[in-house]
Amino acid sequence: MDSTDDTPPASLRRLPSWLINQAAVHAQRLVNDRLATAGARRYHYSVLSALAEYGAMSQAALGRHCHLDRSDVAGVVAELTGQDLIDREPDPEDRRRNIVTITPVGERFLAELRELLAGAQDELLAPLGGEEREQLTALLERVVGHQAEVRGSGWS
Amino acid sequence: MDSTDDTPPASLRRLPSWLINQAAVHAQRLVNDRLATAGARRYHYSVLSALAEYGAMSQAALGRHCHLDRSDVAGVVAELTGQDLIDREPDPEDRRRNIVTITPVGERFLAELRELLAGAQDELLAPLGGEEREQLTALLERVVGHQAEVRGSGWS
DNA sequence: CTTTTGCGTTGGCCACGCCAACGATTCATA
DNA sequence: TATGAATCGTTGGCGTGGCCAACGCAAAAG
Repeated sequence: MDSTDDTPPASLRRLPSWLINQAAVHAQRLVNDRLATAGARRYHYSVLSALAEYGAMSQAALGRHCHLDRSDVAGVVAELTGQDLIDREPDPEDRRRNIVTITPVGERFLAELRELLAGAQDELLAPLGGEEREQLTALLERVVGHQAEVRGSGWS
Repeated sequence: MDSTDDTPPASLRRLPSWLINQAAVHAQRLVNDRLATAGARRYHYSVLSALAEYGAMSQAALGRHCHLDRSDVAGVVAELTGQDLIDREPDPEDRRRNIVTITPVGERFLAELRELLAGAQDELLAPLGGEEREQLTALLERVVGHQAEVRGSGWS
């Protein structure tokens, strides 16, 4: 075999949805590999960072912010609670809810994850210059924002 | 609840890997919904389009072109063969291989899928103008190309 | 001729994004 | 105030996607 017949057909190479998907595959691999060294996964970072940025909140709100399903949030919250990275206690003012709070340990852990993630971004976007990275994220932000707008019950 | 607390924290909203992933989620949904109306999935389009563009080839080569695992190619090829969209016969010159060929029916089917996909791209990239779409795909092409270069055994 | 490499196939794995259902609670409306 | 609707957390499950392992076979390399 020619050993270099691995160039995708133009029908894929120029198809935005395919490119986005391939990029996502690589992104996932890079991110997960690094997060795994700290025993974390992507969902863990999502909820920790949301808590750090917005403060304590219910699991449902957490899911809305991070675009996660309630059931998945429940799982992640359980895991993080087990490691004392967050606290979960029933809301006295609405006993349906759990109020989730990030602990000091959680904050430190989050900082660690942040560094790992920064490395992953760098490796992922290696071929792009600073300005191009900005362009890419700006474009993606608009795409994601629009989709969220279309099929979410809101979006800022 | 405020009913609009669904804006992601900046730590996610400005994280390229997260944006790429969200975009991929939406892209998948849009693409799959449409392909499903023709009874197809993404992999089916990939191998059909590769065959249409490069002509007959082995399953292994197919996998290399489309970035698919050999085992997944085997499955897709089996499905497509069952619908007479492709032909699969042993290579007389190397009896380890199967030579896969797209049939006329397959070509027509492919054209159908192409239209469905075009619609999906349009919906996905709705908020972007023509030039911005070009920018986005160009940037992604470089990212994907670089990753493939780094961890494939080749890339054109 | 033996070892290495490549091929196709089967079977399995795990993460991810979902959905369905349930009991419990709160809210809205009558 | 009573009653239906909506929200919350939890459990359990599902399908896909990307991948790996192993096997038997065939070809290439040594």
